[in-house]
Amino acid sequence: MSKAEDTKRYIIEVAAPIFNKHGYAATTMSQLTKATKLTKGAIYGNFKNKEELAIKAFDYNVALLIGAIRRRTNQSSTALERLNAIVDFYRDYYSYSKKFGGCPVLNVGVDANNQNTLLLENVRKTIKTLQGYVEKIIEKGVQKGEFKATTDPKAWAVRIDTMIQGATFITYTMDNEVYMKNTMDQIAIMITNELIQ
Amino acid sequence: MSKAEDTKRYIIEVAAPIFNKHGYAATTMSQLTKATKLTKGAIYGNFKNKEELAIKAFDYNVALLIGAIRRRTNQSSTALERLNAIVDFYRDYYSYSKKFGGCPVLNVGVDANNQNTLLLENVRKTIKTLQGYVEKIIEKGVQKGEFKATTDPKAWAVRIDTMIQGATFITYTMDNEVYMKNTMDQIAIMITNELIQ
DNA sequence: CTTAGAATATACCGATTGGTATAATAAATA
DNA sequence: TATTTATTATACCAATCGGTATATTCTAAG
Repeated sequence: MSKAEDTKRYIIEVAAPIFNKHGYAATTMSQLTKATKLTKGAIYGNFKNKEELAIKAFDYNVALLIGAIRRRTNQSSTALERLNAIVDFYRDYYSYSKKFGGCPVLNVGVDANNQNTLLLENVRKTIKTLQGYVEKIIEKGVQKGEFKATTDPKAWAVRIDTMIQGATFITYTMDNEVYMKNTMDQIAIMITNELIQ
Repeated sequence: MSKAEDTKRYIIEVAAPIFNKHGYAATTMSQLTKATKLTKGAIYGNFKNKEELAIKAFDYNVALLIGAIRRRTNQSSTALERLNAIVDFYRDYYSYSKKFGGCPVLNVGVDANNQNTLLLENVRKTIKTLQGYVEKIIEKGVQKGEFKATTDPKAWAVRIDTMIQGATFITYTMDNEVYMKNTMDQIAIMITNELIQ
């Protein structure tokens, strides 16, 4: 890895939680130079502008998030266990996501709406990826006879994701993890009562 | 009403959707002077700073929202009908809320987090008000024997609100009303299957 | 050890930011 | 109608914005 690639990566790591926490417009280049202890020369030598850096920062956060989810689900084999692994992951999502400045999907999704087309497009892709991941788990569960044959995997994935997003929003806004925990309990009950064969 | 009070109200009306759409930091005073066709003198003569105006604008949006919900629910008498009136209201919430720049609760809730304490406090109050409103409807339904006696009105209110917020977020981010409609269908089914006596 | 090229620091740019002091005007009272 | 007061417009402020041209420093190949 060259010096510049190393610096580039370092800038993204530092910038990611700042962008995520404050949003695109409220994050200034001087905040980033101060936080990275680098100068504008270093930053603009590695990114063509603020927007490109913001996008890279978002992608970095998303990669962390998806990686964590994948690692958790891959420890299980059955569809039910894998689905519950996701629910358990989000049970601790408040403290987990706080480390990188909040939920990137929620924060950037709201922030980029009516503001930044490229960022918004990346958020949409991420939502599709996450919902698609859940969908495939459910699909497999149906195929293997774990879940009811009448199940609509896509609808279920959207349903679960919607509840997760809502819980994330309420939890962050009210600064109270109990909302997240309760919602995850409800999803678990839903799975038990309506999804399992 | 004095001239200033009239102007004050006019500025709030114009500023509200702009703040709601772009967020606090991304909204500039020159956008507001341009939109109102007034000068800084007029705006700063009626509001002590940008923050105060943003708060008044949020309160204005919330008053519109709560007023609309109240009007809808008050057309019904039974708890079930009143609850379904709220669900029906949110069924059309995408087009409704677009008029004033998106969902103020979601937008300002995310925007103000880690940014603006006063705005965040107002969002929290609003969430409590809305959830409290739903809670009381359910409470009445339990008392009148419409809903199961074992119902926890508060938990149910939070549950419904969480799903609404999640649906609002996904709908706006994906720019597709179908998410909202589907979530409202699910809430309606939930009410029928789990809440009704 | 020298030197070319990559990478970072410095100094600066015009534009815009939120905010204010004061001038001009409109409205209300006498 | 004259005059006081409330209200809005104008002109300006220092600070900061994102971004860039250039100087300096560092790194790696010869």
